[in-house]
Amino acid sequence: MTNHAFPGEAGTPYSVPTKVFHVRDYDLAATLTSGQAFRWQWRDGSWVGIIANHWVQLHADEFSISATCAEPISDWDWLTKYLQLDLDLCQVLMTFPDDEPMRAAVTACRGLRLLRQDPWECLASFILSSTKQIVQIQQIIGLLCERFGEPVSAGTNYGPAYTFPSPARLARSTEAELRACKMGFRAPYLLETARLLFGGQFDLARLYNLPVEVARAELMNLPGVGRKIADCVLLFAYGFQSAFPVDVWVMKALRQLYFPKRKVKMQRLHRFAAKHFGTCAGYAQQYLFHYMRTKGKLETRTSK
DNA sequence: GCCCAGGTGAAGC
DNA sequence: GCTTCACATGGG
Repeated sequence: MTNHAFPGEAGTPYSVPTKVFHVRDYDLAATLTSGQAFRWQWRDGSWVGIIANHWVQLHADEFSISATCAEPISDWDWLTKYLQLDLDLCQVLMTFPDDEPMRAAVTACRGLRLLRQDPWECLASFILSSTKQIVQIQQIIGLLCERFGEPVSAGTNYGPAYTFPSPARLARSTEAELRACKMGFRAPYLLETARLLFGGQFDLARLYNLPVEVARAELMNLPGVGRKIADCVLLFAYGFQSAFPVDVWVMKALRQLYFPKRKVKMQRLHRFAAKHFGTCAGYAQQYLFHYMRTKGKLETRTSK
């Protein structure tokens, strides 16, 4: 469905609340639940979320994703970019190493994609992610948005919806208010980072044009941001394809699949990842992560 | 009760 | 330099 000029309004894009995108090899459910983004909810056969200040409902079938917003939209570039709809997944998969673990991961996770998120929301979300399960991260972020986000209009019969709170809004919150969102010891990290951004001492927009190593080092200057969280932001928000976040699941995957029965330290895993997984190492990482998290369930389901 | 979760920073060797 | 520990909170 392409944009048509509205009769009588030549040159004006035709604003509609719904648009259909033709896709192939796009597993929307896997993508939205694979621990990259934490605000998507499954409701009545669709995925509902908020991207910037757009409430959006996504419905996927085998060859398309249809998007419905609460208000008419003339320019859908924000969604195309967020979902990375122009990416040719085959080109990415071709860069993966041809070994048994990656073949298994690609087979198990066909259609898994990387999103391209807003750097601030991604950074704040992953500051809140440390030693938390994904469901709990979702809960914390849900509370944070309810209490500090701006309301946006949602579809009828859906509850109130909120933006992700700005650095400015969080900068004038208190640690106690943030702790009340169940984020525990992460509260001072988030508060201090929000204040650094709001005060202009740190500029997230500047990182786009930096070499990945420099951008990583910059992010790691922020409180509560170490190598792993920095790599998540580099990969999920800035699109640095070489960023390779190593969390407990990926560490388990690398040790089990590539270094069985050997004690391997983190630094060695990073060096191995950097040379083994190719130019889209971050993408490969997401396949390993999702594969490790889902294969147990698949095995128990199929063995019954 | 126990161990674990998309870790980090500080203290101790 | 490297290893160990505290840090909140909830799920299994």
